[in-house]
Amino acid sequence: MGEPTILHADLDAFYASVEQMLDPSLKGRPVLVGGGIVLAASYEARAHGIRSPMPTRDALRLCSDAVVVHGHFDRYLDLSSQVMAVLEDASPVIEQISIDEAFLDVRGSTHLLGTPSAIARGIRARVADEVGLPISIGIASTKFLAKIASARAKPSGLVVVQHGTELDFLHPLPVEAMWGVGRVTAARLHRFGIMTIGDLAAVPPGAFSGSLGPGASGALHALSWNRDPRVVRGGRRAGSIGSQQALGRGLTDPDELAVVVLGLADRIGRRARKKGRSGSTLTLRARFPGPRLLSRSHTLSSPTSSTAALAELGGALLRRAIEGESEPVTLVGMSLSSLSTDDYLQLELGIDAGDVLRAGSTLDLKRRALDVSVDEIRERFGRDLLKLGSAPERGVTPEEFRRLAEHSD
DNA sequence: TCTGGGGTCCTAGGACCC
DNA sequence: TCTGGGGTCCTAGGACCC
Repeated sequence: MGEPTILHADLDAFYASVEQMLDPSLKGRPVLVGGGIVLAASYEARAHGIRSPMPTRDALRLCSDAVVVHGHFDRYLDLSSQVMAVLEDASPVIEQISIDEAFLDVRGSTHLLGTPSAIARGIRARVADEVGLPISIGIASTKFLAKIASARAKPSGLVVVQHGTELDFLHPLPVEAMWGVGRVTAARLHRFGIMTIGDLAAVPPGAFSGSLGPGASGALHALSWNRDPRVVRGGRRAGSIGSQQALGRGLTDPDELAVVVLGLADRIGRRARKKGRSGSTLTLRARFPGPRLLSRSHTLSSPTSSTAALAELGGALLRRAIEGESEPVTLVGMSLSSLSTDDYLQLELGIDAGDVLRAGSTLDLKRRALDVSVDEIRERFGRDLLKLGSAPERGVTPEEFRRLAEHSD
């Protein structure tokens, strides 16, 4: 049967490790990355009980000689891509799930690169040598178990859960170790005396339908037996683009809030245009003291990435959110979802081009360089061609394109 | 308990269509 | 006109993850 083939690779204390690499004088010292709160703590800092997210003030009380650094976020993104490139050499079936971790299925790579654990050792060595960062890897038969295994491998280790030993590994662990069990769910399970994953496995699947809902109850029970049908999915793209801003003690003035919304619309619009994507649903979230959370959303008839359009819609959602509110807003967030690619715009622009692809990509580069939104282009090129936009994922043949282009005249 | 900013996924009700 | 059931989309809220 051989070894299981699902790998979960997770960089150790990523932000803090990068800071220690960039500034060697920080090596071996407790490092905190963050401002008001700790975004990441080095292992030296964790030894003092410091965890993320914890207010920096409290962290310094636990360890007064910790070094606080503000993040170098551009470098984090850059180094993350370097690590992902190393992972891609090990298998094309790779699913990045955050800036510092990814799943791989190496089933198709073993004939070239050796056993999964040999592949994992190779990855760890390359990431250490070529990027300079420590990474931990878990190997198991499911994504769920590989993720738990990599957590047990930290710092800088490798854990393989061999076939047949899965439940011995899993059942003694606390329910909090499960991916998907947070504070609320753990507290609910504890009330029933469920402390370990083994405890959960011992009760019937629907036992907690009442408190967790039938879906979650059944899913957690299945996971407690390591039944996880999810496969490693390559080529996934983000489903939403969002931004939020905390407002300290809060704002009540609608004009001041409108400025915050404009700032969020600008950030989201820019990022969407840079990625060549547009979205049709905008969701605004507001937080009030308590804390009380509230959301308002609206779906447009066609996707947009225009700052002006997002700001206008965001403003309307904000007005609906604070209608009749007397308390200050302590946080505003907006997120653009139902994303489509802007490929169809490349076609719209390639009006007289025989080679749609080539012309399209040239024009799209121009569009991105100018930071022009989909809507602005739409205005310039008229509405009819936009009918292509109703099927943005579909792609269009040169013949279809020519017909539509003629029709638009 | 709150402190941040970026996400994913699930549920449930209502509208609407066939 | 009412009766039924199934499916999809939209909106709002909540839990969770890094």
